[in-house]
Amino acid sequence: MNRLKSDFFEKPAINLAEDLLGKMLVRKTDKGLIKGKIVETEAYVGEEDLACHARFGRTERNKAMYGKGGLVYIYLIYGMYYNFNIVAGAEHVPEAVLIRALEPIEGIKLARENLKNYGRVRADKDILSGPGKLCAALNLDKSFYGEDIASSKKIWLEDIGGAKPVVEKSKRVGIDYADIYADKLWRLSIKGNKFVSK
DNA sequence: ACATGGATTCGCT
DNA sequence: GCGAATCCATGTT
Repeated sequence: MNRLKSDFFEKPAINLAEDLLGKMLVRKTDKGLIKGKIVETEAYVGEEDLACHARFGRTERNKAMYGKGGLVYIYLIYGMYYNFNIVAGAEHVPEAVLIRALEPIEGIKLARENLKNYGRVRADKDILSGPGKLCAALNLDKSFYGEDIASSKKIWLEDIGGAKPVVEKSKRVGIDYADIYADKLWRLSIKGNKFVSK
């Protein structure tokens, strides 16, 4: 396997968000492996980005974002969903990439089990599409906060090669309050991929 | 301590 | 396309 190491994450969030498209996210649970290809991401770009959780500076909640590239920044939203982010850039630079959707590759049955008490899921394409669902399906929670994805035994990324995907850019979701930053095209997806959310 | 509101999702129209 | 569900962590909204 060709695992991504720390240096891969030491770049601005916008570049990382693009480079992560087409990479394989691997989650090792005690019941087996779940693999999915990243097809949709969003970049959150530091304290001046009014949609970024770092917009009020460093707090207890967002401190992982100030860590080195490759750390996991996970948080609870709407009191019921987790959102999974990978920290980008150098230490002290609060940038991160939200993983919004995966194309299921392996461990689909296991992912469905994890979603059992979640809501109704119909097709395979609905299992990992959407940041909240994706976390539930991969069994990701607060215990992954600050985990280093470059060295963790429970979650990591692999470069599976292949052609560089065609990237589609659009506005980020659910951040209308972010003024001019609400219009930035910092949501990236693989053009035409069925597994992109929404 | 406590009010506030959110990087969502599903189901109904 | 819209509204409700739902509840924890945050704290210049």
